[in-house]
Amino acid sequence: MSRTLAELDYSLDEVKLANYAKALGHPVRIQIMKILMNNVCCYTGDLTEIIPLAQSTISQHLKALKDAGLIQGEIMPPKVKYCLNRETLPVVKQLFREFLDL
Amino acid sequence: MSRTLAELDYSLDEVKLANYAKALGHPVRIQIMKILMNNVCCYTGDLTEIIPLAQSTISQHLKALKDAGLIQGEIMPPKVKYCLNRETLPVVKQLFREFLDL
DNA sequence: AAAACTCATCGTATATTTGCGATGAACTTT
DNA sequence: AAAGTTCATCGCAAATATACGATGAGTTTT
Repeated sequence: MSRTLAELDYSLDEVKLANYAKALGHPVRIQIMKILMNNVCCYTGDLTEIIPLAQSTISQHLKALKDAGLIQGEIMPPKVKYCLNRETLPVVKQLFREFLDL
Repeated sequence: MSRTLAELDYSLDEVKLANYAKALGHPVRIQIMKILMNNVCCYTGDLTEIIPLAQSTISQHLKALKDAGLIQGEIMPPKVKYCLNRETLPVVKQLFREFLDL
């Protein structure tokens, strides 16, 4: 049952970590994450006032972060409230901590 | 001299962090980094034996990591020895540590 | 000098990312 | 019911990323 590295290709954790890193691989998404880390939550409209990009573009970045599992959105009519994903965040932290030996 | 967030766009650190994250945003590059973190250094040829991709593709990923400042290559004829970039690594760690509050 | 070895780079094809404006869905207010 | 608000999604264009084989540069070995 032993497996060589060559057969492993990449482990699940490597794929997970790469996906999180990829989602963080854009300055706007880093900025959004920072805002959410400070303010706990915010609305899409708050971000469109802060970030000088089209609303549709910001929405796309939010979707990227959400698809990656980093944030979550909650509909609060007429707005949408975004928060950090409290379930996955510990996993994200742990993966980076392990990887970077922090 | 006060600046609003809107004028700031993104800070230098945000761009830096995003660039590092982007470079880590592929499973193969995570794998390469892990290998270098364990073995200290390795040759391109070692990687082509482990990773089931064309040599040119691996060379491209190495270039991406090098351009991002994560690794460095040293010519050791007839091979090229790659190591982690010991100068930037502490910066990388610090940026992630701060960002993720680790 | 020739052959062999290691690796980067080029050219190419395909896929993904990034940005925008326009539109539409869902809800609230008038 | 009509108008307004907030936001996601669509369609598009341009840029970037990913993978490959082929080629070439630089060394070493024969």
